[in-house]
Amino acid sequence: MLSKKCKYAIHALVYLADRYQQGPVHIQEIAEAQHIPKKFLEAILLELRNAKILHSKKGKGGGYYLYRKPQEVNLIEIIRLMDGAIAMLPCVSLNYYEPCEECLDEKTCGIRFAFLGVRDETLRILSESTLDQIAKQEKTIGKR
Amino acid sequence: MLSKKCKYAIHALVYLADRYQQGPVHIQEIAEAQHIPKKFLEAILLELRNAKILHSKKGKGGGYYLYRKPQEVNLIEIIRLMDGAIAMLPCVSLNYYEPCEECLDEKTCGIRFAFLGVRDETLRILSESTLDQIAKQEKTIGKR
DNA sequence: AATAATATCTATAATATCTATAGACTTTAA
DNA sequence: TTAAAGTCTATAGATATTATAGATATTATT
Repeated sequence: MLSKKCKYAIHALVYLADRYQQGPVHIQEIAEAQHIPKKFLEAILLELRNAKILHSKKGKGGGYYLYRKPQEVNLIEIIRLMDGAIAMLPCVSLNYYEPCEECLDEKTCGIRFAFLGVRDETLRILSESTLDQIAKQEKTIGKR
Repeated sequence: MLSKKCKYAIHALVYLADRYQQGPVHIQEIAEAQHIPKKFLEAILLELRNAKILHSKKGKGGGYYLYRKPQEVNLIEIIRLMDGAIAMLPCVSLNYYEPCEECLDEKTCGIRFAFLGVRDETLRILSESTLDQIAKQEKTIGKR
């Protein structure tokens, strides 16, 4: 399961994708609109800023805004940043690989294969899911 | 990521699948062979027994053994039992559904779709992965 | 009947992680 | 100069995970 932190991040980013190129949005507004504890959101946005997904402007009239185009930020990147590995086993993770402590021998471990498949499919699906695509989807559904 | 508990469960079950219909295997042996803390393993096996995946025989000469055929126990069932939901979001889970607290309105939430896809693919792949299949795979690899 | 080997049950300790909050500080526009 | 923002450091509280201890019940064997 995704952590709350990660879900908050996704919601905040989709919110900012909706306001792309409309100037900085301040934390308070995002927090209220998305029902996210403000102080928690602060830490999250800061992390997204350090990862060059967001930019910020300090001082009066300041706030956060997307650094990249909404179609260039996908769920994979957000999840990795907030929660770490996508894979269900460390020995099968691309970005957070670690040998499985529980595995006696990775080479002959029959468990990994299924999880390799899951990882690949997950990457495929979530990397196609961008902020742009999510935001558009919400608008389409809203109209039905 | 799967919990250690879940990984221990999978390893123990694959071990028992290898010994299918060869009489009870005692906890101590599984713990040593798979490097699992014995007391922790006790709790895990008990849970698997309550879920009718394992059976046990008490007293001298007792131990644990598979209750069902190795081809009738898949990874989905084990993961659900040990770690809960397969899905990455509660609002997209079949067995552990809960409305997303973070979602303002599930009907118009554009985030769910991608995770629905991930859930379906994960279920598909992991339900095809049975103890029998894993054990066979290990033997095949071992021979190479 | 006694003994030893085993699973079962209850409790709890030790860690780790997640979620949330407080408060002082810095920057900027007006 | 002031008010409105983000930034930084610290920490509290809650929850979940991992591991262990010890007493009890059951069974095969002698």
